[in-house]
Amino acid sequence: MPDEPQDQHDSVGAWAKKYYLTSRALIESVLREHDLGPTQWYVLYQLANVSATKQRDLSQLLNIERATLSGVVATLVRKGLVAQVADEVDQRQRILSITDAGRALWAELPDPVGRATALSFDGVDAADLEVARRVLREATQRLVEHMAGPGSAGA
Amino acid sequence: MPDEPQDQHDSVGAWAKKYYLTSRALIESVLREHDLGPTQWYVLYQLANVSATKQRDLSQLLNIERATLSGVVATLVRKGLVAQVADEVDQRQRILSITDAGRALWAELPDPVGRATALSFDGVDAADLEVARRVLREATQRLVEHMAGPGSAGA
DNA sequence: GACGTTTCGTTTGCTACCTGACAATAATTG
DNA sequence: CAATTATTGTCAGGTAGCAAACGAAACGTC
Repeated sequence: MPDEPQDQHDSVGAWAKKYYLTSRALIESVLREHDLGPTQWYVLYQLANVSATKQRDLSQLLNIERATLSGVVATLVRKGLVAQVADEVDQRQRILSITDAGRALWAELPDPVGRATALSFDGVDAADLEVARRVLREATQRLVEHMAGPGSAGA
Repeated sequence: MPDEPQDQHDSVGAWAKKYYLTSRALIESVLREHDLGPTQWYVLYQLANVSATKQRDLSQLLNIERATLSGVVATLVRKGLVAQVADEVDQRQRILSITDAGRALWAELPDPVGRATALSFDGVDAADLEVARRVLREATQRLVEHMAGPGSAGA
């Protein structure tokens, strides 16, 4: 999505977008050197630092649709970084785990998210951060309520 | 891109992302009823409210890559909403203009961006908005400087 | 145990964004 | 003027997201 036309070009909303897209671009440029996308990185993060995880749970953890995760996992399996096996008990569910190759790759990966966050907010006044967080949280909440509520424009 | 794993799940960065994605979802759900994507809407906005525009200039205005715009324009041309003709003087450049059908459609479109912004921030304390805007602007600036600067990770 | 329902993952088809490579056209420069 | 370089748009390929539809498996209920 492009920037808003001039009008609201300097609003909180416009800057939230710009910030998000910029940090995303930074993260992606770092990960590109390792042929990974951000979502792939998150999956690896989860499997490497937490544990093997059911695909269904992972989609909730990452806040993405099953269908989307399905594709991401397929990519990681194709690259040999992740293994996907059916659960013994419930054959519908797939359990994801990191492979040796995946762990080897993970060991040499940077933490692009942590780096971007530090770069963005280290040294900023804590009270200001709190205000910014609250403004964005409340705005998001209003949007969510609006979508769930009246015309319920689906989404 | 999914949410960050728990750790930073409540940071300014995480909320900026959530806000952006939520407002985007709202905007898209409104535009979907008219079979338009947000980028298509912006192109129409520009052509309807400002003037015919060179494709090159438009990609800068909207902050998207030429290649991306190329596809969006192709879609709009296919729908008959936009006309694309080569510049008389410089045959490389394409000039975009809105068609009658495009203008007719535009007349009955809502302004989803304005609506989302109003919904998000109307009634919020002006000083808080200012703080939030400054925090995001400065963070974005730091990221941009970092990308342009040292390792110059391209992007 | 058989029939409907729910859950889970995949597939398909769409939008939208990126990069890298390419052809065509201009502009520059020897 | 010819050769190089820059600009513009497109195409190919990749990532990431969604919704809708589908099959397989599990569950519920009778």
